Amino acid sequence: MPDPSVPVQPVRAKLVDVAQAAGVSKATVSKVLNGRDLSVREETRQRVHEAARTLGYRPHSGARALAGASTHALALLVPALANPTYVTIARGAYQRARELGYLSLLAEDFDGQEADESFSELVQEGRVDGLLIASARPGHSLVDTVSRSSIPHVFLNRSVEGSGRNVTMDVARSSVTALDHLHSLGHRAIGHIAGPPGITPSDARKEAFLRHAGQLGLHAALVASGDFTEDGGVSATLQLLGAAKGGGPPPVTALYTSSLAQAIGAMGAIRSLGLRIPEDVSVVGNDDLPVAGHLCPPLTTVAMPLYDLGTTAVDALVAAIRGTPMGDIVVPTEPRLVSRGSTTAPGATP
Amino acid sequence: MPDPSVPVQPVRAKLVDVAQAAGVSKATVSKVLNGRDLSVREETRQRVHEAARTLGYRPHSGARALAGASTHALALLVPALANPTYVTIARGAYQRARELGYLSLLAEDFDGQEADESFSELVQEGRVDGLLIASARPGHSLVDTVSRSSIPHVFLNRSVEGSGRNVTMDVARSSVTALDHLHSLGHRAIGHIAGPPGITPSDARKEAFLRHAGQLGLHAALVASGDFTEDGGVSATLQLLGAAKGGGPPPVTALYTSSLAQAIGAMGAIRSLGLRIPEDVSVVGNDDLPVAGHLCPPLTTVAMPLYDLGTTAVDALVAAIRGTPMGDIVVPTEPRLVSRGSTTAPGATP
DNA sequence: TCGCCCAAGGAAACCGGTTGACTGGAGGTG
DNA sequence: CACCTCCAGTCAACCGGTTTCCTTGGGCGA
Repeated sequence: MPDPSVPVQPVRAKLVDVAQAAGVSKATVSKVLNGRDLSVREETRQRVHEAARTLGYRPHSGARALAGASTHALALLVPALANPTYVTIARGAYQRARELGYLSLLAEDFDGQEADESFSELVQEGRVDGLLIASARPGHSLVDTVSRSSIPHVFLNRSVEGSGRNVTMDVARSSVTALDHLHSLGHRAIGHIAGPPGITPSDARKEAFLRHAGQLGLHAALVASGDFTEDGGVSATLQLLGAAKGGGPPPVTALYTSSLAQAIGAMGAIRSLGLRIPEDVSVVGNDDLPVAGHLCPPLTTVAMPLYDLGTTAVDALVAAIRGTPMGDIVVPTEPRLVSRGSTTAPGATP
Repeated sequence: MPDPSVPVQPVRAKLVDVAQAAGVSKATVSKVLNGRDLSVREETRQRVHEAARTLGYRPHSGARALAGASTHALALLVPALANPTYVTIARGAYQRARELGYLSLLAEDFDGQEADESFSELVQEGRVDGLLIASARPGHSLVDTVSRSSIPHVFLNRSVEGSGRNVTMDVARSSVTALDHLHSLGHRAIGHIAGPPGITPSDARKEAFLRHAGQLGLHAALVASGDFTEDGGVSATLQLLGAAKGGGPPPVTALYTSSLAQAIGAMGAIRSLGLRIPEDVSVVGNDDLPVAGHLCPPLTTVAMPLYDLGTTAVDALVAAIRGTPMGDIVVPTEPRLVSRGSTTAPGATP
């Protein structure tokens, strides 16, 4: 039981309280605190800020939203929270939003209409000022809904062509980085495990892989698709290396995967075929998260600027909310190769 | 460019619009839609619902909150989103909240005061009706703030003694389950890698480990602490197995870790000492997430009801918001052993 | 027939901000 | 000296719901 001598509810200070304390009107306080009106004397401004501070004033978000101002909240929709990649993006977005004075809501797209609906509701209910959409797919009804509405929004990681609202990473570059690494080690037959077809980063990575493989003049450049999960990596790997079952040499000496989870699945599958990593097959994954360094062997990855993607997208969205017209943006941070034990020269001995 | 013949803004229907369409007053609509007033004829009730549906009416959350009603939103504070354990809990909470008509905000505690502040702000700003706190630590200022306030809240996974608001899992049972498994395989010297001291589930798991080890009459039951991360697992493992460096047999033949990440770190560390898994050292981790099955070797784990923890906590919180007094709750789902390749009899040959 | 009560629903006061129209007075101008 | 301008703020209407009383009409008992 709390001490009754202490006020249980420190009675939230309201705008009118601040006004009274500073000896001005509500209107003036509102203007000062929102930095909106320049025709207020410096001294008055000070008094208002002082009063607000000592009273611990916090504007009531509902009242604000109601009065037609902004809610100071954004919403981020990601395809799957189980995927640490999206979580990293979300963390970047969350942090940057905070820095800009926005609250960010995180929602997961459960592949059903549900998330779509609930996401639209956030807007309808006037809970948020803008949307960050990381799960756009062609035909996703949300994309339609949102583009014919006037609510500020940004597509994140997955792009909607012609929207002029895409914030992406240089995924093509990640394929080049991975291929260059493997090529310089001497690999000439390389396989790529792509993500599900139809998803922007997945397709872009695959195309860049094939293009650059051509430029390098590889003997073989095979591709198989799978979900971004461990299981997706397993099945795609078995597809690519299936021929090896007969005991012959694997058709490729290295694999480059589209996600970290796929790489983990791939490593298991490679071993289940009786092959060694990296002596028989080298593996490069995408997205450098802590777990990569603790696998057996430690996984070589291409580190993508996931966190930066989140921050950049929020910057763009907030700019859009404030009225600046935006265009497509590519996060400037370049993919970076993190070399570990899962890659070596083909045919190397342990 | 959107088709101009389609209204760009489908002009949100307001309460008054619904009232007009149904031929009643705002008051009546409000009562009907909130199921609050019984003195409305069934026929009128129908008309109101009908009108609301055809107009696609969505109440403005800000207006609602302002008028003194609830915001229909909860907030969940977790220690680290990078930890998939908490993400799983969050997903459960999110889903259940949705089912109950609540929106749930997810926030990460960055160990600084920041999250604390921003979490309190959520309340001050009238954005949420209740709090789910999964990062309570002794001395955490939020615990203080929140207990002397009158806002409904629940402590989740980590308990605050005497609060009568704790929702936890049977972590003691998880230690027993793991120990029984290892004991039945023949292990008599077992090590435990605990989480950071001072955190409820970490301490509880450790105590239960020592207690049950005593009951089983083990020759050795060693404990080392580390963060819930991979690195935490590495350092704790080196501490426990350090003696093995001399070439002698390891002081324990099995390790039981407090988190999945620790187990991954432990496996790497065991290998770096030149020991084999599971022949030299068996490993059991906590929390069964997809990645566990794809490690090398696949990891035996104790599956904890993380998702259920999230749903149960939301149930409890919503009940509290609605005025039902609550007490401490333990999620009824029992920890379950998932046996994989990382455990075998001690001294087994490959 | 009168009076009373209750069911069904309406009028209006709020909730706490924001915003554009408006005002009192100081200073400049012809 | 009358008039205009501009500065520094104030007034009051609104945003879209919720909730507290209040009205109204009809049924029923005496």
